[in-house]
Amino acid sequence: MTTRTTNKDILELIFEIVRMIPRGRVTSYGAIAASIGLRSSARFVGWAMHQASHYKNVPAHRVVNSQGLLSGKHHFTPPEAMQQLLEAEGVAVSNDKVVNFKKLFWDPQAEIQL
DNA sequence: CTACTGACGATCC
DNA sequence: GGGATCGCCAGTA
Repeated sequence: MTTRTTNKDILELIFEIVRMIPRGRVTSYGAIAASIGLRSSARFVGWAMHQASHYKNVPAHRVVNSQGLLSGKHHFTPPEAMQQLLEAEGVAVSNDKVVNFKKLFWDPQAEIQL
């Protein structure tokens, strides 16, 4: 491993944050990345979410991109599951996009403050 | 070690 | 507003 295994800590931290997302709320990859100090490495969060599928109790469906688009829905099974889950929590989704995403946006930095 | 890819983001045009 | 490019970090070939 050329990684020195710091990634695992960050990965768990990301999962912890995702689990903290309240029902009926959503957040973005970049917001999570920023909250863990990576700031501009939203891709890393996307990669982490991919690993999240391998984990349990990680509501990745509450994580969308900065546009509020369900960018990861294609990775769900079935892809429509993401929208179904969001709507079931009270998050309106239209055209694969979160309605009022700006209002429903949950900022990890403001809520965590460990 | 280099190159490409990926659930992204911001910037440039 | 939309397409294209770079940057970001880690993983895989």
